[in-house]
Amino acid sequence: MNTKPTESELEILSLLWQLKKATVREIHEKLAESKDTGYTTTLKLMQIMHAKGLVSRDDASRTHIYFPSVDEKATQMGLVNNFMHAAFGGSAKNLVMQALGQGNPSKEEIEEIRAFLDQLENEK
Amino acid sequence: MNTKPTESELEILSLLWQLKKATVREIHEKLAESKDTGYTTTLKLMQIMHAKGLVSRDDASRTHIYFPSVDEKATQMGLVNNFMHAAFGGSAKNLVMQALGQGNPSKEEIEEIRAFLDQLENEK
DNA sequence: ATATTTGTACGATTTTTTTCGTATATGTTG
DNA sequence: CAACATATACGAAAAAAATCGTACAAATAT
Repeated sequence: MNTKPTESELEILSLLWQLKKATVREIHEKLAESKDTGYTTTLKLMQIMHAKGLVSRDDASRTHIYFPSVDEKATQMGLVNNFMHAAFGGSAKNLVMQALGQGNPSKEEIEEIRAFLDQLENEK
Repeated sequence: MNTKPTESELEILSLLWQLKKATVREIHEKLAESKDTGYTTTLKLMQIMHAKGLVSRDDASRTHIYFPSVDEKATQMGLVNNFMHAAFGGSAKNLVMQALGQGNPSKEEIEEIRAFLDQLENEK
């Protein structure tokens, strides 16, 4: 059951993927840097995510510790697929070029992408 | 005044970009192929989009004709940017590779992307 | 000319997502 | 230990998005 995270849930999930684990407060602190939102809002969101199975948690001590429980790559795959269809009529090329033109990738990153293209082509 | 279209609005906008212009019925017919939704729902959505300025329309005759009134590339740019940050921590590379791995681009498309990478690199 | 179909308008409802207040328990500090 | 801070739970409200029913006008078909 692949529940697609909402926009807000995704923000939290991203932080968790990055941090591996975190408390509600830690997440809230991070979010508060860019967003003006109450602590209990973050808490509630994380509780909802827990109910949905997007995160797991260790509630042994009073301050619960949260972990992502969906795989980053797999989740991104679903999201990209959805987005690619919704915004680019399913064309990877169009999405990719739009992202590249805008994402300001470094020389190293461009190299990586090239290598990936080679690999893709060989598989054909 | 860059109103970000919702998911449903984007579906309609995509069709309009593709068709250049269309009636509510035409859009609805297309949507109905993949989605089970009522005619008045589509109508209402398009009316909302009109109110938001996402589309314009010619209401000279009874059957109104709708046109996209936001630029495709510009809109996609905003969406990609948003999505790239939300789902990939702002990394174009990660987004791009995920999309490529999944979008099954043709040899020709891969070539185009390569050319684009070259161009990007030269600009640095 | 009448019945039927096809169109828009638009209010209202439903569903989804986000936000927050309040209760309550447990730590922490002076 | 008393005041204060920090934590979760959870219901409920608010906001955003999507859906639909009904009214009514205009076109089309019988």
